Amino acid sequence: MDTTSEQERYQALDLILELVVLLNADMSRRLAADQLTPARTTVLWTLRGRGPATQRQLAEALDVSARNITGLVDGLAGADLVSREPHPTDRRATLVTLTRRGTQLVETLEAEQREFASLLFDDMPAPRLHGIVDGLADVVGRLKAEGLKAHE
Amino acid sequence: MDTTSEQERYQALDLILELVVLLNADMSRRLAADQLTPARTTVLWTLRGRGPATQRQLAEALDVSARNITGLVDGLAGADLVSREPHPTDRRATLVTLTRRGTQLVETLEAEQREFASLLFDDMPAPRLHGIVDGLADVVGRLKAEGLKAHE
DNA sequence: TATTGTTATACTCTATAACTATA
DNA sequence: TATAGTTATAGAGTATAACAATA
Repeated sequence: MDTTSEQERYQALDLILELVVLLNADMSRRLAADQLTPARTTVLWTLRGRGPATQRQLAEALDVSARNITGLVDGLAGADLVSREPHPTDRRATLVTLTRRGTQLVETLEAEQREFASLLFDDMPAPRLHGIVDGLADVVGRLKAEGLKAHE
Repeated sequence: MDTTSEQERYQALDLILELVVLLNADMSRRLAADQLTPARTTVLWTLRGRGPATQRQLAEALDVSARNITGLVDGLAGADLVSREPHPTDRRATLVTLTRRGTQLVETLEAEQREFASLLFDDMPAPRLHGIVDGLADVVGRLKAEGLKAHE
């Protein structure tokens, strides 16, 4: 049998949407324990990936307004997770930088994410894991192609 | 080769998280075109699934405060998508009910979701789709088991 | 007394527009 | 003149606490 049924396709999307809901709930719960929100965590994650950034660069990276970044950085700075450093050549700009506490927290989050991956997949048979990785990579590719079309 | 590597497990989780981001963006964009938000849409979806409900029941279904439901129903009623009907036996309660417009909108959304499933999966080889469905069902099961543990 | 929903209050995330300081 | 970030303002989603009407 090499054809997919409408029902099967709908079931696949349903599973994905259910997964979205469950993961959002799970992540929000974990983050709240560290007094973090998803939006602020995204800022920390971005800084970890690319190093210090101007607020303008963060706004573009998160696809969010400059005003919004001001608020997110205010919150993170208030928790001593990032600091606003002067930009070396442009006195209008600030370089948002992870503090030591921020760096430590991000490293903890990353470790927890690896633990979480272990929890979900550790005793999963290899063929099944391969099925997920191959299939989802395909779906993500299709979604991105769609997204590009939608932006035209 | 029948063992999974740490790297492969981390990659699987990464793909899932990327999917979450992409789907959230995609859905929000589609809903915004109909002047809808994710939270309000969840109310509509719940009413479609189980028929008229009291606000208290909606609060439990969405796992959200009663106050929050008041606001969501206010917004939906303002758009003529739901109405507050008197409860037949309890004069304290209201029965939130889909209007004709609300019913039509939910049906449209469901049709669009089916189209979306086609778009993602139509020309995907059957084994790959099976891999996704089996793998994700497994992951969802593990997540739910975790969630239950976390609530203890 | 307990429950349903609302008002009061507050915080986060989000947006646009006007403004300041610099380029 | 254009750009970086802030202040002003507004709306959605979320919460807790106090309150009114009803059970």
